[in-house]
Amino acid sequence: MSPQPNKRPGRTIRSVQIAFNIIDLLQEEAGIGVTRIADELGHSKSTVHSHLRTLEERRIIVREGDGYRLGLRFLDVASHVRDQIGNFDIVQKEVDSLAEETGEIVQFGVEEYGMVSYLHKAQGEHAVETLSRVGTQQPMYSTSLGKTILAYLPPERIEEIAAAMEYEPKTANTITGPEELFEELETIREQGYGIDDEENINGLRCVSAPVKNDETILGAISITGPSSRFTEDRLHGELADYVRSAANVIELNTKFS
Amino acid sequence: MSPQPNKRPGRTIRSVQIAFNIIDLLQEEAGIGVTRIADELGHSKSTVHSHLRTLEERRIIVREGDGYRLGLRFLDVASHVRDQIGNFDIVQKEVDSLAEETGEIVQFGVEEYGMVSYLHKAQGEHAVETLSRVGTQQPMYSTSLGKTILAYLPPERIEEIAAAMEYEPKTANTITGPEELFEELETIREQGYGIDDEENINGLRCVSAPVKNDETILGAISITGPSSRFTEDRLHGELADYVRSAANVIELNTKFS
DNA sequence: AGACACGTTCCCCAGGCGGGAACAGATATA
DNA sequence: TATATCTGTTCCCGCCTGGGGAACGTGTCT
Repeated sequence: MSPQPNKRPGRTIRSVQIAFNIIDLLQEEAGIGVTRIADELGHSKSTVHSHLRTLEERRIIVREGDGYRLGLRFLDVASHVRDQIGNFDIVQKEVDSLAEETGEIVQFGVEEYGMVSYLHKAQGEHAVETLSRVGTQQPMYSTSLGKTILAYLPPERIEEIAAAMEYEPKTANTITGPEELFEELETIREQGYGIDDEENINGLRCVSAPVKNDETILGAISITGPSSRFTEDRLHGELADYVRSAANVIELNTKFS
Repeated sequence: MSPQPNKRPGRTIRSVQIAFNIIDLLQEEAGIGVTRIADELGHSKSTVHSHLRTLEERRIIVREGDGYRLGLRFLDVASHVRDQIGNFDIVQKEVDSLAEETGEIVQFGVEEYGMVSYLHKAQGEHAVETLSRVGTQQPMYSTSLGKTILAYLPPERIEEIAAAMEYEPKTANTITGPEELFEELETIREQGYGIDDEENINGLRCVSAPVKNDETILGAISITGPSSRFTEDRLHGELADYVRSAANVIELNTKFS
């Protein structure tokens, strides 16, 4: 885990931290029990036990066999979260249809905590398999979604996020510093879409278009595919057009809601 | 909320309870702030403040405007939960294709805490709109998914769940007591599928088939539609066949994993 | 300028919570 | 069958944490 410069001060509650440590652990590895959790987190069994009881009563976790796993309540929470983000149905519909039309991977992402989170993803029929899943967090400097969203955030927020970034080179093409990033953002604003030319994963290219409501950016929609199919020409041509028009449809539908 | 007879004893941790009360509240209503939350939960502002700080540091919640909402991390958690349940991709694929084939609503549900949770849902093109969403919990006695799953649970678990049930009549056809329920379960076991004849919502009928792994039930798959299209004959005929063969495909694919 | 929201900070002190150890079952090993 | 060694559970103690009240800072209305 990277250091977190955005740590605001103020008191934080230990028991709650422990509870979420347990949840995090169960997210990584389901089916473990009291002893194992206690060892892993460095707490006494009795402590962990009380916590598990609490979480179980809350239906956050479920006993299964001889161990615990996270409960299905999280699915419900997740669907509420999506709804709260606004117009998820339209986003979903547009992403799905673009994926079907093009046969590639289409994703919609929003910014949170200085990273991109994927809200929805659809795979067309000859889409490449990638590891990214809905909900995953990715850095903003190495993805077209991230750069595109960043380009349209308010200047002070761009500064803030850029300052907290650690430029880790994922491939030979990854952006490695702020100057380069700011130039790229400028380009994106000029052409109205963003490109990822194997900057995050070797062999993969993406184009993204911003989705705005008035002047505030809501997120971005992207299409991803292998460099073999995604030539320079297609990227800047028809593929860019695809995402821009999809973004437009979403914008039009969200504007009046 | 119904009373919870399954309350195991044991110590439970107050601060964690408070934290989840806050999360629950934010799930219901996003965008509220410290004061409002404090009022709603009957805590002091300072208490709520510390909790919000903790949750924010954990990225469970996010500041937005002047209020908080649940964070996108929940999407990630939800996708982990689905994976942990086992073979979600196969379930998803089968549900989607059945929905496309029939044009109706297809759902997959599993039992948790004596209720049915929807793991996945797909709407065909002329599907009726229903309120149920992924993650929602429904009672077991009034839904075909619920009854079907219940029918194949171990006897002692059936007893346990049935004992904790409160039979609330949703429509004129809702099952109203244990005897009636047990008879119905017997019928389901005999015919190998379960029917909901407007027992949960007026005008809607469903058929469900169980998905088992060896002798343990994993969940059930159902198809839902308006009574006008879902006649007695179709329900027990082609529609039952549809869900049973879909259930079979899932069973075959999960068996060897 | 005043009044009233809001979020934040400070401090206090009771009681909640973490930990150690003892206890209870279940499974394994001989 | 007895012994050992895993589990999960319960009990109790004492520290310190977390909840509450009140003061404070700030912005937004009259």
